[in-house]
Amino acid sequence: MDTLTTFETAFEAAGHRLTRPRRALAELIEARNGAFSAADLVADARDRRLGIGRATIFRAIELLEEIGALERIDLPTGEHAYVPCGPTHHHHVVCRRCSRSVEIGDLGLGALAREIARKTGYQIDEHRFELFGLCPDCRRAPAPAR
Amino acid sequence: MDTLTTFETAFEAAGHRLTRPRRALAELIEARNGAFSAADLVADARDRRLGIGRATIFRAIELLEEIGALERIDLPTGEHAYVPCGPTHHHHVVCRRCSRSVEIGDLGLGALAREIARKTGYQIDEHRFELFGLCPDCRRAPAPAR
DNA sequence: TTTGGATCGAGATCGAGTATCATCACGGGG
DNA sequence: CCCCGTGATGATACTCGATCTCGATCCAAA
Repeated sequence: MDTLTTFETAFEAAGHRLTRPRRALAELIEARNGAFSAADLVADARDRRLGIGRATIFRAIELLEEIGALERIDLPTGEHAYVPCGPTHHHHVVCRRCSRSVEIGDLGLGALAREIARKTGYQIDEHRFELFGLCPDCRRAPAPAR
Repeated sequence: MDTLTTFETAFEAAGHRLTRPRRALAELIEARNGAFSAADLVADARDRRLGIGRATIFRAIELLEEIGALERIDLPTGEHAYVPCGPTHHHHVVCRRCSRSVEIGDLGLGALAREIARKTGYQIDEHRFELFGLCPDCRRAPAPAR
């Protein structure tokens, strides 16, 4: 076990091969340290001439999402992004400038959902709660960073 | 004032022309009575041979969204949909089968967002809270309707 | 009724995401 | 340590939602 990253471990633990492209992608995601889009990874891979095919990137993302190492969120702009995350139920706060994200716990939303189910008569199967704003660092730095 | 629908009124109130295509689209949306996608409207318009261009439909949706008569939500599948809604802050419960949707009030989420802001140090500008499940009617009818 | 500017429709274009398929390489078994 | 089967890869084509362009058209104010 020579220092596998979280994502490399995730691939192995789920019984998938740890290939060169997957290692590289794990590194790219790790380096981003926050929310990113598929297009971001495609661009990163191209910039670093990693020779990774477009399809491979989408497949890796899909896989990590199934495993539970990534979760798709929908930016206010309508774009799809992905955030690294743990397996327990939680929600995300995403910085709209640098995309850094923080996980927060359930915070009683499950109970709230049940309450809403009771009031509306709907059977609630799923809910999403996402927050967007500026992270502490970006609040301090008024100039656009990235 | 000869019985303008909610959406027709919305166009006028915002200082936009009430054209034939817009009237027709207002009617289509009204008829849907729930969440719908742009593709749904395109299909509806085509089926009824209304001769409305694709671009016009997207422009009308965009406009109604700006006005606040529609709100975009993101289905669990990743698709974009739109729900008719009022101007006050609220959230939606959407039926995953028939797309009928119900608005629910703020329910203390604003306070929760402030609490999260305090804990994380993020400045929260925006949040989304969406619920998905089965509406009372679809719960009763096990057979797929649409 | 005239007229300017908002709006429209058709088609080109863009871009995210998926499908296909021949080739490749990971890694367990020998 | 090498072999080999199967999962994985990547080039390409393709699908489909959404946007852009632009000349024609329509609405509504005067």
